[in-house]
Amino acid sequence: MTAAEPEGEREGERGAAREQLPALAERRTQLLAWYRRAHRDLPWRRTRDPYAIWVSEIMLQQTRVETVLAYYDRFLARFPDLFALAAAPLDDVLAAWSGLGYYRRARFLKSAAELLARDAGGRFPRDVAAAVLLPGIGRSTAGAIVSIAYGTRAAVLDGNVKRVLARLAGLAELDGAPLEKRAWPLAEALVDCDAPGDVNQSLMELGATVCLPFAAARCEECPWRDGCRARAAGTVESLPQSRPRAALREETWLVAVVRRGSRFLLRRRPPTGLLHDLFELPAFESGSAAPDEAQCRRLLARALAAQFGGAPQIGDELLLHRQVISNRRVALRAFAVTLDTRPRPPARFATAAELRELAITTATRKIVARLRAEATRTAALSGPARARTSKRPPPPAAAS
DNA sequence: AACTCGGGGAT
DNA sequence: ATCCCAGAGTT
Repeated sequence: MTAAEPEGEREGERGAAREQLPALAERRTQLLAWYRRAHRDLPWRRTRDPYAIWVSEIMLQQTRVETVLAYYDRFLARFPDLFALAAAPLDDVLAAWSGLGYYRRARFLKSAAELLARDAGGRFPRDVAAAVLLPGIGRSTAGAIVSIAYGTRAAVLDGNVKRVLARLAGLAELDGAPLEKRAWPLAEALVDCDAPGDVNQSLMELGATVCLPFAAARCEECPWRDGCRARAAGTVESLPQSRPRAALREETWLVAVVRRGSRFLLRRRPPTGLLHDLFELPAFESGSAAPDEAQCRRLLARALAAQFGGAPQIGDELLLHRQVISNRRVALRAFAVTLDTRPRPPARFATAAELRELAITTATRKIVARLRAEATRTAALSGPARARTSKRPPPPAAAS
């Protein structure tokens, strides 16, 4: 379902929604009363600034509140308004986003800020139809921003709201287009009032804190416990009906740890595909799920030679880091490497301080942290004044 | 309609 | 291990 749907049709569906949900106004009142009593105090609920609310909604896409809390204030301090974001270098924006994931969100956010700064006097649109034209803003996010920031009557249908409405109305359709076709009209009917922003936030808050997935639902605390069709039918745990997801691909990435003093060599990832343009410890997909160690050394040497030239020397295997990245389960095998060439920009040796201020991948952040911890432990064991004497380093640490 | 795109926390 | 999260864009 798209935002371009004819208004007449949508109005008709909303009428049907009213029949499905009798006493809609009373339900809304119960919901808002619960929200005023039970809602969490979140930083983006302390502002009416459309830009700040926009930033929060983008960060919150597919991302939990607790995760966003660690980024939101810092991001706004660094990019306090739309013009600051529009004028900032993309690398700075990505650095502030580093660790949040779905980096396309940050690129879209900045590019939309540039658009609005140039063509709209820096003002975020007040209606859904204009907001959805901006990159990174779909129907749900558009509804959230304009309803919360301006009080525009626009609905939200994110994962939380979908679950709440599917249970409330007993919608058994498979998650995806079929369920959304039923749920959007309900969401639209509920925000057709004088407090659409609060209604939307109430629905999201209810889904995030009470109407939780599966058996985690806390129905006793729900303001809608008496009218909920799923609760009456005993189907709370099975709604919404989620569709099976694709299996994770298994991959092995070979990681080069090139040190210069306390600094680590970083390269910029290729300009397309996963984590594109972010900085990382040079990592190369092995093309095989479980290569043996000799294959790893050959592959890594060849990849490094192609990237940096010369004849890279592959030393000890230092650690194994496991991480799920997007739709892959990745085993990152890190090797100590010596290069006989001088890496050229944008590859660079980065200090600990620089690592904190660069747009680096989470895998790199975690691997560097483990290597530093290892170095600290080794130094403490052997003493500051003594050179390392053991010829044989400890075997690779177990997966984290 | 299926796939891409990150990372983390709860269960 | 599995699920899913204040989803959107591309194919």
